[in-house]
Amino acid sequence: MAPEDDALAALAKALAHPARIRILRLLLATPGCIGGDIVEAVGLAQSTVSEHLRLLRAAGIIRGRIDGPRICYALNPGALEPLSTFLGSLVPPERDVCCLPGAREAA
Amino acid sequence: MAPEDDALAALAKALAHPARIRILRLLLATPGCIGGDIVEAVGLAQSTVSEHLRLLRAAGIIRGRIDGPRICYALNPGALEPLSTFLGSLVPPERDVCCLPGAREAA
DNA sequence: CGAAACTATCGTCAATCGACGATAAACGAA
DNA sequence: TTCGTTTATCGTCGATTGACGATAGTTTCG
Repeated sequence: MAPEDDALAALAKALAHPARIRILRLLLATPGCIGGDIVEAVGLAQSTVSEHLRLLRAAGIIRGRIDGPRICYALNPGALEPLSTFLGSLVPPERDVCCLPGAREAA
Repeated sequence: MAPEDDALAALAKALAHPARIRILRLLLATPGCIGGDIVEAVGLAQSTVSEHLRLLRAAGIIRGRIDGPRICYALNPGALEPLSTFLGSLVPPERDVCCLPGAREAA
């Protein structure tokens, strides 16, 4: 069992909860960072949200920076890249639909 | 909490175990289908492997077709597409690295 | 130095997961 | 039909997860 299997599984595990998906969506939609607004957005207890944030942070998916009295959370793009690549190798026996519509090589 | 969050979390949950990642890798590397060879490849008890296969099947990630006395498992590309898309929206502030090297639009 | 606000940690509890052996079910071959 | 092979299901057990309230740190402001 390759160690990369464990790494991919760990990444997937960090995503394997609706609340954590929700949090990532929030961070994605938020230009800067957010702190305690996450709690009311997900509708769970503060301690529970803190635990979800801890898991995401432990997986390297988000990063927390101390910003005054609160903590500023932000996405850490690249942490999910191995998993994204793996999924990419699984799903796209699709043909030439690449990148986003409109994206194209530098003419 | 959007229901799509639950759907994505369910897909991630199906991937959140090294043995299941291993199984998907095996299916990816296997041209046709495989049945009981999976058991010895992952090195767990037959009942345990069967349970992992059941979870993957329940998530729609693999499909099992009865092939004589054995069962032929194969990847179900497209089932993971929502998760792949979501991850794609998270990771790639990358530039113009698209598709695989060598892949290019039909001339 | 307090007081207030925000976050992390602790302790607890029910629920789920992962693993196994044992057993049952389905199918082809003899 | 009977046997052997292959897969699924059952029952059990320990470990982990997810949730909460309560509590302890930090940092800013008064």
